[in-house]
Parts: sequence; structure tokens; C-alpha cells
Amino acid sequence: MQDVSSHMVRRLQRFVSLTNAELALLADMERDSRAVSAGDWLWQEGDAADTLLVLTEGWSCSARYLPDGSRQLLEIFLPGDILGIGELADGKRRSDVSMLTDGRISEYAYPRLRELFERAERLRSALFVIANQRQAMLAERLVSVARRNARQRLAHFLCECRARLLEPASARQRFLLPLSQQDLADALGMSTVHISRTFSSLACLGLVRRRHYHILILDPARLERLAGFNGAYLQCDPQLLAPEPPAAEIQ
Amino acid sequence: MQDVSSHMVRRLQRFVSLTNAELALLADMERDSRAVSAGDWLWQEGDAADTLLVLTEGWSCSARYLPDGSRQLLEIFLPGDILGIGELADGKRRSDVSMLTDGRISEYAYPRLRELFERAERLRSALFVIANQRQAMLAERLVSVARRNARQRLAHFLCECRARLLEPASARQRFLLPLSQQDLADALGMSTVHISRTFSSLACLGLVRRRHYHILILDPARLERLAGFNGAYLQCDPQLLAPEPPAAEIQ
DNA sequence: CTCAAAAATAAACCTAAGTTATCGCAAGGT
DNA sequence: ACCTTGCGATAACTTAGGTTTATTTTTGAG
Repeated sequence: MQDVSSHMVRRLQRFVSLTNAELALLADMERDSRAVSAGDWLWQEGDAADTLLVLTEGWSCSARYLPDGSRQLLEIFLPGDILGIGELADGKRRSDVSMLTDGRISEYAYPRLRELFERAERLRSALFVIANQRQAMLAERLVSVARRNARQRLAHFLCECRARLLEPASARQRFLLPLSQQDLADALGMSTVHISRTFSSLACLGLVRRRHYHILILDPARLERLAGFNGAYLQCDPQLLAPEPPAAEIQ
Repeated sequence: MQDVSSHMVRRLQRFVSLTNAELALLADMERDSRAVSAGDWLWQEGDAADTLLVLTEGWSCSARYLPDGSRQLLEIFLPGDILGIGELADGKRRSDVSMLTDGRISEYAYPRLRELFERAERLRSALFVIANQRQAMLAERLVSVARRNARQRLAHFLCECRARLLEPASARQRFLLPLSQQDLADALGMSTVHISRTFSSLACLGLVRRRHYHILILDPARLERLAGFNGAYLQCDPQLLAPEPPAAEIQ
């Protein structure tokens, strides 16, 4: 189990433990990455989709743009996240994806993927699990936007970000959230003005502070209670499709 | 291509053409179904999940219940839909699913599934495609709830239902929508009162009429324009993960 | 260090949709 | 024929959050 520092590997190992062979494949997968800048498009709606993409460093997001000029952020991607899983199914990108920060990405084209999947069934299963978790996050955001008020909505989003970070729980009280109030508004279905108001109100309650893209969570427990946050949808224990490797080495 | 009448087969064949061997497997899958009544729970959040479930007849929906007593409908399932795909990944049901109408379901337990997947790779791919399409529908609903006003939201939902029906386009002008205004409100993040108002307003515009759970779409084109509906997310052409069978045997 | 551009805050005002309450109607049971 | 029950419509009133405009604050380029 070398290369512990890779975001992606750490992220995958939340779901499946990996054999050395699989780790080697993954290391290979990340080897030639390229730098990208904040604002760069990774792809746009309708593009042909025959690659997976690993966000080696940096944050990005997917969005839908509406005819009236507004946009809806659908997913936020953190370092180590794998992008474009679902799109493998139908060969077309279904939303625009752009970088929120500078970062690095490495791309994995389809022939290499076929090979990867054939050599590592459990990685394929891991992708299934990840796709599944993404769906759960989307459902949770739908619940937020449809049923929670502005304060709960923002609080819930902050709890989710906190829970998704790879840092140990103790280090998650204070973190970088590289989304402008405009981005947050577009993610949560609110106006920038109301995001600002709502941050003020959360600060008033002594729950959260935000300065220069840095979030400080003052009272995580109370924040989760206010938000109605239950992190269960972010966990998973994938016993069914991904049996543990018998012993020493595998398939 | 026997058993054309099966909802599920017709639904799957929107994505992949099936060999006789696969059709036989599916027929087997639906053979022993059991009747269920409107309101019955198919499962609840937290239940162990080691089965797939085919909705042979009838409509159902998945929902999240919130501490304040309100609920959010997440997905609407139509006859032929396969339920519980994502849950295979982590072995726990993540939302409550109940029947909207009387119907029939047939269950497929895990050992049989393993067998199914091993014998029919393209069916496994089809499941991936379906899971993917579900995610697209969820994303679209998030956009609806976050960005569209009540009229567009309801219009969009009706367009989506219309598009999902198996009937040929010509027969979709008038259809049964077995959701009460309460259900619609819970699905679209509105109040029942406002659902009522909004139906009135759509009727006023000469677009839609609803009586006793029956929808009549008077002007589909104008309705789609009003809703900003683009059905692309419901199609898909799954070339990547599901290569066509060699030759002779196709459908 | 300066200045322009971008981002955040603040205040005043507005509106879409929620809430509450009442009434009508159709379907089923007795 | 009568009552009950559930669903839908309508009206009056309230409110959360949007919009607009103006005023800071921060950032970043030179």
C-alpha cells in the first residue's frame, strides 16, 4: 500500500481496500496529469464522452445553464474525485464542468478503461458505489432546496462539505471552501444577497464564520442539528458487488 | 422477441436490443410476481437491500420523510421500472418506497442476480444505463425546484411523465397520472394549494387539463416551450459499455 | 503603493408562494 | 336518501426570500 498521499486512493479506500496490483493501476492512472486553471472548462454539455477524469488536485463543479441566463450547480468535486462516470453509459456529457480553483487532472481514455475494468473488477464496483453516492448527494440537495429554509440549506451544505473532506474529523473545523457567494447561491437555489444574509445569521447564532473563502465551524454538533444533517448517505459498505480479495493477491 | 407485452422488456429495449437468451432470462425474472395494493410499502429507509425489484404493473414512488413531518418525493416509478439498483452497492435502502396504485412486483434476490449478471453482461450494462438516467432525472428535478417557477415546474413534470410513458407519442396526449395534488406538491416542492392554482393557470392558458387523475395535454409543443423541457436526458445510446451481440442472435 | 475590478454587505422594497380556512363535489358505505 | 371521507378549488392574509441600488471591502495587476 504505497502512495498513500494520493487523494484519489485515499478516497477510494473509504469504500474498498485495494490490493497492490490495483494500487499500481491507480498510480499509473494518475501519472501523467496536466495542470488546469480556475475557470477552465473540463467539458461542456453535449461533448462526446469517452474518458474518465481524475481530479488529482483542486476543486471543480458541474452545472446546468438555463435559457434565462441563470445556472444551477449540480455537483461539487473535491480533490481525488473521479468525474464522468455516468457519462460512460451513453457517450455524451450531460452537464458543463469547470474548475473552481487551479488544479491538476489526469484523463483516462476508453481503451485504457476497458483494460482497467477487466483487470480489476473491484475497481469497477467502486465506480458503481461512487456513482451511487453521487446520486445520494443529489437527492439530498433536492431535499434541501425543496424542503429546508435558507439557514438549514446553507448549514446542510457546509456539513456535507465538512464530511466529504479527507482530513480527520478533528481537522475539519476549519477548511477552505473555494466557492464565491455567487457559486453557493447557484448551488443552493438562492440569491447571493440571501447567502450573505444567511451567513450573517449563522454567525450571529455562533455556529459558523466565513472569511475569504475560509469556513470556521464553531459548533459542529449544533450546526448539524439545525441542518437536520445525517451523514449516513455519505458512507457505504460495499459488500455486495465487491467481494474482498481472498487473500494475498487477486484476480 | 417473444413476450412483447412485458413493460420491463419494452423499457429495456429503449436502451439495448436483447438476445433471445437475455429475453428468456428476463421472462424468468418476471414469472413469479405478487400483487401489491396502493399505499403498500415496498421497503423503508435502512432496510437491508439484497434484492432487485421489478415493478411489473402499477406506479410507485420513493420518498424522504423529514423531521417536521413533511416529505419529499424523489423518484416516480412507472410500470416496467426496475427498483433498487443503486442499493445493490451498499446493501442498505436509502429511501422509503411505496405504491401509488395497486400493482404487481417481482423480486430478484442476490444469488439469482449474480447468475443473471454473469450470463448477461449487457443486462448489467443496461442497469448502469438506467441508474444513470435516474440520476439525470434527479438532476433535472433539482433544476426545476431550484430555478423554475411553479408553472414551469409543473409543466416540466408533466412533460417528463409524458415522455417516459411507453405508449407511442400519438397516444400520450391523454394519460393517467395517479398522483394526488398532495403527491405532486411533495414531488415538486410546493403546497397543494399552489398545485391547484397552477393547474388552473395552465388550464387558463389552454395547455393542460386534469380531472380525476387524468391528464389531457392540449398543446404539447407550447407546454414544452413554457417548461423549458428538453427530453435529451431521457434518451441515451449506450454504445460504450454494452457492445452489440455478435450477429445472428439479435433480438 | 495605487487603482480598478470583483466580491461582499446593507437597506428598502416587492412578489411568488405558503398558510389557513371555507366550501363544493364525487364515491362508498349503510 | 343520508352521512362520511377524501380530494380539489377559491379567497384572504402572511412571509421567506428575491430584486435593486448603493456602499464597503478585498483582491490582484502593474
